[in-house]
This record gives sequence, C-alpha cells and structure tokens, in this order.
Amino acid sequence: MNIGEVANRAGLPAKTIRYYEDIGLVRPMRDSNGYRAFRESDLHKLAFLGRARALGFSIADCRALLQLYEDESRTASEVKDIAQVHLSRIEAKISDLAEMRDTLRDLVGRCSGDDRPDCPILKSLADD
Amino acid sequence: MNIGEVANRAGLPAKTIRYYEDIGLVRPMRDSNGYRAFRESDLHKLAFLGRARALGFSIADCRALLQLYEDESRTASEVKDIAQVHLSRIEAKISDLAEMRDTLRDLVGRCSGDDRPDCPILKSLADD
DNA sequence: GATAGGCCTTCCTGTTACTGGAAGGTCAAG
DNA sequence: CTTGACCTTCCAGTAACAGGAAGGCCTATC
Repeated sequence: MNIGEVANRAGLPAKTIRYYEDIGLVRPMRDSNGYRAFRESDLHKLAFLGRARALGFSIADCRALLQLYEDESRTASEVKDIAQVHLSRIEAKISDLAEMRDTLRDLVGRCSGDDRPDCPILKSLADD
Repeated sequence: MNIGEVANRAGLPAKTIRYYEDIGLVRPMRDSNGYRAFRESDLHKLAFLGRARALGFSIADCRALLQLYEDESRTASEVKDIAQVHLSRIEAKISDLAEMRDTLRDLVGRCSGDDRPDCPILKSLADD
C-alpha cells in the first residue's frame, strides 16, 4: 500500500503519516523505488492513532497507548490512568473556556453594536 | 518604570512583555543604560492586553482591539464583531471538547482499571 | 575599591502537531 | 514521449511564548 491509499483508508493526511513516521510512531517498509510500503498492521496502527488524536490525546499519550496496545502484559489500570489524566485536563479546559464564554456573552450582550464609539467590551478590557 | 515593576503591576511575565514589544504591541522608551522605560500608558496597555488574552483573544485580535481602543472614531460594531467571532470559536471548541469528554467518561467508566489486560478504552481505539 | 546579589540586556533554542511548498524522481496511460 | 498523478526529501512557518546562556548595570556592604 502506498501512502495515498493509507491516507484515504485511515482518514489521515499523507503529511501527517510521514510525520508519524518521522517521530517513530509507525515504521513502514520501503519499496525498491523508495516509496513507503504499508502493511495492514501499519494501517491499523494509523487508524488507532487517528482515533486517539480525535479524542484529544497528545502524541505522547498516543505513543504510550500504542505501546500498551501492543503489550500483551499491559494492565487496564495503566490505560485508565492515561485516559483519566487526559479527561481531567479536558474538563479543566472546558471550565476555563466556559468562564470565558460567560464573560464574553455578557459583554457582547451588553454591547449595542452600533456606530457609536461607546462599548462595554473595551471598557471592561480597559478596566478604568 | 523598569520591566520588573511593570511585570508585577500588569501581572504579566517580563518575557511576555519583551515579546509584546518584539511584535510591536507596546513601544516603551529606553533609558540611557539600555533598560526599557515604561510609562503609565504602557502599563495600561499591557494590563489591557493581559485581560484580553485572559478572555482567550488571539494576539491578532488583541492588536485589533487595542487599535480600536485608541481610535476615538471607532464604532461599537467593530468591537462587537471581533468579540462575537471569538465567542463563536470558543463555543465551538467547548462543544468539541464536551464530545471528547463524554466519550472519555464513558470509556473510563467502563474500564475496570485492574491488573488485567482487557480494556474497553483500547478496544474502542482499535475498533476491531 | 572589590565583590555579591539582583536587576537588566540580547540572542538562540525548544515547544505542539502538524501544514505548505519547492525541487525533483516514478509510474501508468495515451 | 509526454502528461498527470503519484511519490520523495527538505526547509520554513504556525501561536505565543518559556528556558537558558552570556554578559552589562546598580546598589549595598565590607
């Protein structure tokens, strides 16, 4: 399989796949012409990575998850730990963003949006 | 005022203030010894920037907001537009994150977290 | 006057996870 | 034999700084 087909089937850009090879997440073979030759197992790994990334896991987490996936002697707790830390980070980020959203909503709601210079948004930022 | 005092009073790291000067957001004077010499107006600008950044505005947005702030002939609509676009982005990000959170919560909740290798999190990522 | 500590300066590198683009080799079809 | 669609490597850029090295400045103290 060439990179184009893998990209299609894994739903990842070819650039991303090359990058994943660069950082050692996948190690495709090479054809005699220099083209990358992906096996089904490489495709499978890439799809795994795509799904993990879609859940917001960092590349470092993905690497760890992939290793655990391939390690028959892993424990569920190792996997769960990674997921839980990640979940906490996401929850924290959501609450940060929710606070920004609330403030912004309030400010936007109070701004007339007309052609006069007076604006509560700027007032709030200037905090005079 | 030297950079240290400004950093304290504006609540920004000195590194960040130097960076803001680099990209032209503030233009402090210089003392004869080469030290940056901040006026009250610089401090005020930096505090403005700090608050805008805390609301998640990008540096580009901050630059635009600062310009509007200093432009007496601005209109509230120009400010509101920037804030509204930003608010939409935040709302979109929150909903992306909320979806990840829901999926992760479900997976984490279904993972025993014990010392056996079987784990629904990995199963879901592998999607066999 | 020497020195120590705490400022300040610039410059360079690294971070995250790619994306875009240039320059050029390969392959299948017409 | 040329065209177009692949593929390759390599370099630069993104966002918004943070860390750290090497060195100058300032004030106080001995």
